[in-house]
Amino acid sequence: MKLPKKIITIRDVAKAAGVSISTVSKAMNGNPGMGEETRKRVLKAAKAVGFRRNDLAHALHRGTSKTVGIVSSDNFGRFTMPIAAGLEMELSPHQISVFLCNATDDVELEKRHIAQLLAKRVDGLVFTARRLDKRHTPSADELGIPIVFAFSQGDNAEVPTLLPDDEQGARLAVEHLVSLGHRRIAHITGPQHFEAVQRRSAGYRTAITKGRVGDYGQTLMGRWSEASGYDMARDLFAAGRDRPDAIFAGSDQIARGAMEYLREHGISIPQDVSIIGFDNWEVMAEAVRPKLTTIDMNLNALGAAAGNTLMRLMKGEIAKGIERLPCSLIVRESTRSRTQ
Amino acid sequence: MKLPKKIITIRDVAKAAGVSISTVSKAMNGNPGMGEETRKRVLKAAKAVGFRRNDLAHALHRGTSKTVGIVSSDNFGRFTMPIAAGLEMELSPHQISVFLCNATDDVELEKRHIAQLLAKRVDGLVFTARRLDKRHTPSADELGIPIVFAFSQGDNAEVPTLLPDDEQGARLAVEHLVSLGHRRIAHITGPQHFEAVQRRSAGYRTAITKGRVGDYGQTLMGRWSEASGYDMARDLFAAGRDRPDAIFAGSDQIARGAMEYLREHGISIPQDVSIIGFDNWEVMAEAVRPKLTTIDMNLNALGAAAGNTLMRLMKGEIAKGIERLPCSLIVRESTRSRTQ
DNA sequence: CTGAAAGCGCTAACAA
DNA sequence: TTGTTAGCGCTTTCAG
Repeated sequence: MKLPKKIITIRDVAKAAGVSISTVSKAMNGNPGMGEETRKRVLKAAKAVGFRRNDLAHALHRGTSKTVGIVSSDNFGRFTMPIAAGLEMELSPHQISVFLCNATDDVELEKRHIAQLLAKRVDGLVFTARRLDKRHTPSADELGIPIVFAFSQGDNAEVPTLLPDDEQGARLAVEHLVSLGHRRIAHITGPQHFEAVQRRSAGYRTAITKGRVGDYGQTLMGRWSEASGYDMARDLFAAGRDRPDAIFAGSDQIARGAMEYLREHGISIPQDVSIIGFDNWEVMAEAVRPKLTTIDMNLNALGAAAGNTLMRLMKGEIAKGIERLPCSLIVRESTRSRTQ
Repeated sequence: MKLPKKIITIRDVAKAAGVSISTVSKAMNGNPGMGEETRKRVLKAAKAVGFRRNDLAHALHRGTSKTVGIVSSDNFGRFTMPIAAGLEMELSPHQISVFLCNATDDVELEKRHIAQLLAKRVDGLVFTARRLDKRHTPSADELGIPIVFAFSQGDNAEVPTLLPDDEQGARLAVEHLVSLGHRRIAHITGPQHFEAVQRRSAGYRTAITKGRVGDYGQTLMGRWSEASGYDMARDLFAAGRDRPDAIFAGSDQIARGAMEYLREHGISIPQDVSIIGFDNWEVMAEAVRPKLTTIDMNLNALGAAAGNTLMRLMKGEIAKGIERLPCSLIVRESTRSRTQ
């Protein structure tokens, strides 16, 4: 049973259709300048014998393999997934496939992986979800193929980079809160050294100002964890005065931690205080009660955009620099119009 | 700046080393029967001119592309990623790369994707995380290349299939509880029609029996959600009598829901009741307080095993049927020896 | 409009 | 031990 299935070549089609090899090739590629009838016949013959072009041979000749690689360094975690899926979704209609490539923070390993992809003649590379430690990333020139960054940055400002618009997302969150009538909006978030933290914080401040919500404003920075969210909520409320009437959390996890604190202390959501998260990590946001209103970074779209940019690059168009993609607001149950 | 980087062929190396093309080829492939000195020279020349073999040409000739595809239908969700990562980790040392391929439950799309992979001449395919609706999956014979299932099953019992050993995992959980001195262990889990639910439930019963823990035993089936876990915990405890002293939950989410109920009702974990989950979804298990003891399905290892099986298949060895890989116990803080 | 022939970059007999 | 040659399956001038 292990007989290697006979592989059908263009030659077989030619024989079946009674034409030459080159004619078949033309027919397959929709090449103009040939009898409509012949083409039909060839196509039918091809179908009949079950021909499927060998992309390897095709690529060898054309010099383009219709494949790209996505290299991540976080073991394909929560953020990489939707990006990879979006990338694949964008590219696959164009017959281009994506190679998975994970280099767990090991620079040497990453180099080897990239070499492997290069040997496979990928037409492009997207780097994603890498630590922000600015490790050196080979440039498109060194590599000889276009590259793009998605959801992470390299040390080279020239390379096209797709990032979520954290600031806009934060504004969205706060504007939502403001529109609901909240006036004392606090912000609890992750560690300061994250660029996302800074941008979201900036967006928060902008929206507070623009909303003419007075001068109340507090940004607490902690860690990206529920425990930290809990602690920050304590800091916010334990004082007893100057309490917020709404919280904008820098992540859904932080929001969840805060919600826990509030519940433990008899502060009800959204009656007493509204809370909004960031990430729209569905399994988290849908699981809490009340369900969490939050900001979605549209990572799927970001992956797709990366694919799109890569394709443009591959066509020879130029693109460079950072592009920020809008976040969206997902309203659930944890925010409500301020009563009274 | 967009000049297509000159591509270095074996020819260039030959010229540089002053030997023939075939000699270079031999040298590169570690082919025996050639002067050690010549080989050195060739290798050095290759490095010098920056040669990297074109795997496409190589594959075209050899008939094997050193690539495999992984096709999932769940948009690369939480379970797929560790599997994909494990697969890649296992394969990449052998120079084989993995194509990502997502077919969101659309059968036609899936067909097209597979055709695309076939055209790229992948050497094998792994199917993962597909709905259990037994949709037809093409056989290895139809495809002409080996396939394996990982974390999901096809409609063909012959194809090699890697699954976590749910039953053993459940036993592990219950044995842990028993060894801690618990005697009234309840099981709350997902919908009955999941095979995993049935197997875990069976493992639960076996362990209860083996543990000589008396005839206490309750299995409640609900949904895979926190809300459902909460409800089932209520059903368990609201009765007022016949309460369990430990809970084995079918998923970490369910466990978390149950913990919520217990906490709300002043039942403390692990002092009053121990609770153990299933999945070791770290971000979930580590986030709750107390941190959740749980069962890990070792999905990474499962992905690696799938890669291994595939490689054996590709070598012509035969393998078939279901193989179940052991789960492991991750002890955290939600289980404790029964005091008294 | 169709076919013959020359490769894409590499490997594997076969000669030398 | 090394070089020559004939392809892998496909595309693309260039003649016919």
